[in-house]
Order: sequence, then C-alpha cells, then structure tokens
Amino acid sequence: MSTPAIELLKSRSLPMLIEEEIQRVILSGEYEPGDRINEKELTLRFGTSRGPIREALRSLEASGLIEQIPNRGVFVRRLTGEMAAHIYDVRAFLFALAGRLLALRATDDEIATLRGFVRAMDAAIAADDFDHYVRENFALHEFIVAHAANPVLAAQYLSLIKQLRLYRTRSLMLGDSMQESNREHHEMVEAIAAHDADRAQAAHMAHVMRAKHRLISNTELT
Amino acid sequence: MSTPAIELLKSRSLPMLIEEEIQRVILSGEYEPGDRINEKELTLRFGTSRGPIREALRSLEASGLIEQIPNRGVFVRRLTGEMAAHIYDVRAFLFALAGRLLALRATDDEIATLRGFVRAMDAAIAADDFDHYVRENFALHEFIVAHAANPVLAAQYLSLIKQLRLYRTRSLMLGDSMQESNREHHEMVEAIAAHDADRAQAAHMAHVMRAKHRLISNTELT
DNA sequence: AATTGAAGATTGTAGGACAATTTACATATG
DNA sequence: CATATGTAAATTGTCCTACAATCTTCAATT
Repeated sequence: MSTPAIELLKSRSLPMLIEEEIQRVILSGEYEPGDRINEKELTLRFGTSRGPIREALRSLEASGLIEQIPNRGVFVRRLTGEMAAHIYDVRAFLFALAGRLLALRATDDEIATLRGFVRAMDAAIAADDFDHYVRENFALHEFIVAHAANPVLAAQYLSLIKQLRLYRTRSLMLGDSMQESNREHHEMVEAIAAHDADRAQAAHMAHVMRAKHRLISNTELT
Repeated sequence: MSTPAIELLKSRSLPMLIEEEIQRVILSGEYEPGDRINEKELTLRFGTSRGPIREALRSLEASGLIEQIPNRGVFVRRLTGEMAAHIYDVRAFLFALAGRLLALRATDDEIATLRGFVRAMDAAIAADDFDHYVRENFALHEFIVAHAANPVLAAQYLSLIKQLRLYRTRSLMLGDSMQESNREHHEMVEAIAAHDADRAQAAHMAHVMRAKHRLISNTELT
C-alpha cells in the first residue's frame, strides 16, 4: 500500500506491473549487471508481499534480463561480448525477415513514414544532434518490426533488444558511423518502397551485421 | 510430500521441476489447447503449495505455452493457423542462420553425423517407417541448431518448436513428402559439408518454408 | 426461454512461520 | 600478518492460513 502508481492501475495484475517496474529499473541502469536483487527490498519498495514479486522475477528470468541461482538469489544478467555477438547474429536474421515482410506489404503511408525517419536522421546528422539521431534510429527500427505484421517476430526481436541493453553500450556509435548507418537506412527504406523483398531482406541483414562489426571493433579497443 | 520424483531432485528448484512437468503434460496432450489449468488441482498433483506453482506458471507463460487471463486463470494456449504460419516464417530465418553458422564451423565428425541422419531417414523411407523418420528428422534439426554454437539462436528456435507442438499436427507429413523432405535434407547437409555458408543458409530456409507450405495446403483442406 | 441472483469455487494477495543455505564477520590459529 | 574456522545474521525457498475480489454455476423467477 505504498506506491500509488501501482495502486491505481489494478487493471493489470500486480506481478505484471512489478515486472515492468523492475525491468524499467534494470534498463535505466539503477540496477547494474551483476547486482543482486533482494526480495525483501522489493517488498518494501512496492509495498507488496513476496508472492507477486517472486512471480515477476520468474517472468523476468524467462525474458533474459535476470538470472536465478538457486539459494543465492536473482542477479541482473551480465552479458559477455560473445553473447552480445550471438544476439546480433540472431537479430540480423530476424530484422532481415522484418524487412522482407514489410517490403511485401508496405502501404504508401508506411513508406512515407519510413522516409520521414531517414530524413529526420539526415537532419540530426547535419545538426550533429546525436541524441536525436539515436531516438529516430530506434523509432525506425521499431516501426519496421511492428509493421512487419508478425507478432512472433516482433516479440523475439524486442526481447533481443532488451537484452542488448544490458551490454555496456558506451561509444557504440561514433560520429561518422551515423552517416554510414543512415546510408544503410536509406537503402533499406528504398528497397521496401520498391517492394523488392530480396533487396530489403539483404539490406536489413547487412545493416545489423555492420552494426555488430562496429560494436566489436570498438570493444576490442577497450 | 507426495510425488517422489520431485522429492528426489531437490538440486533444481521446485518451480523449475514443476514447470518441466507441466510442460511435459501439455506437450503430451494430456492438457489440450484451451483447457483451463487449475492451481489447486496442481497443488494436489504435485503435493506443493500454490506459491511454486504460480511461479512455474509465470515462467510457462513467458515461454508461450500458456496464457493468463486476469482473475480467470491460466489456459493452455490455443494456436491459430495464422500464428503457426508466423512461427514458421521466424523459424525459417532462425534455421537459416543455424545452417549458415554450422556450414562455417562444422567438423568432419559433425558432417559424418549429419550424413548419418540423412541415411537413416532414407532407410526409414524405404521401410515405410513413418515414426522412425519423424524421430530422425527431429534429431537432425535439433543437432543442427545445437551445433550452430549460438545459444541465443538455440533458445529461440526451441521455444518456437515447443509452441508449434500446440498446433494440431495431424496429417502434417504424408507419404511422398518424406521423400521430398529428405531430398531437402540432403541438400542442406551437403551444403554444410562443402562449408558453403550461403548455399546452406538458402537450403535451410527453403526447407522450413516448404514445410510451412505443406502444412498450409494440408490444413486448408480440412 | 431468458434473466436474475445467490452460493460456491477460484484467483490474487497478504503475512507469518520456519528449515536450509548462504553471507558476513569476528575470533582463533599457524 | 594471513589464513582458516566458527558463529550469528540475513536470505531464500517453501508452506500454511486467511480473505477480498471476481468469476462460474445453477436454480429460481419473470
């Protein structure tokens, strides 16, 4: 009976709300990879009993954000560079499917929206507005996956994205790679606009694989 | 304190064991899609309290085998043909990645094992032993995914396979499609043996997509 | 036959309890 | 001084009971 936000939204079940909240806390960085998550602390934080919290943790474990070690508790998952690379490989193929599906079914409106994202990113590059670029970049990817109209694909893709956020993401995108990246976006979007499924598929896969290589060559240096 | 199998294996946590057991029960068909799962019934069946059972159900929900409706309980998930088709599309791309990865790294031993599976399926076809074919077929797919050496890929692929088992799988593979299917296996395995990543990728994807179309054309008729 | 309504069942959550295990810390030992 | 050891405290894992909220069932009423 403490956090009012939780009291108000009784439409969804308590464990779901707790799950979302813990997820938010993890992705925001308040809990860092490797941190132990204490159940009692969460009961105090949310004002609930341990039951709903343990249920939420179970769900989070399945989504790959936390890890449970019997009798020792749950820990925010720690992602090795190797695992991140594995995730990128899978993500590349899922994103390739998204590109293909969207190329086959994109409406004129969707194509216009996609081109809008690319233009916005061009503007962000011109203004050297890194944050704005990142936001639009994320929105473009999200849009493509959502409009591919395959909920299974969307769920798995989003799960991977979440997991990747556990990986240290510093220096992930440097100055000139914004330009390179948006050139790839342009190719992706125009392939979709041309309803060329094969070309879209290849462009989407290549885009993620190049992002993977940028990530790897950056982290090798540290 | 009833089921001895659960008492013995206290090394893993109780919710994990319960989860595995419920999953087994669902996949075996004892609980059918759409069935409601009663918590108290499970407490009697496993001799545990509701806590661990609710945790297990949470985990199963995340893996897509059950569906929770607030205040109404959990139900074995019902898969529409449309959803099955979506799963097949994703599976095709994941399997394509598995084929590519394995082509790049397959050892001679692994190649020999793969060829053994194909030969065994040829023998099963010759003997008209459908069950044997199905078993070897499953083993081949599992082997490829496991030896692709990408745990993220493996986890997502296996999750899809489990979900597909919720779909009515009658008349999924008819007589002559065994031959067709194993011809495709042959192409997959030889592409891997040649360490030809592109060819393996294409062959693996095509194999799943053809399976999808066989499924669809069969279910259209019913 | 359709609607209503009360009784019963089930879910969702709380909270206390306790064994088993792990962690932390202080003390003894080489 | 560093290491080993032992004890106390904390934490997890599980059970139990309880009860409000909601859903389901089924009989009675219109």
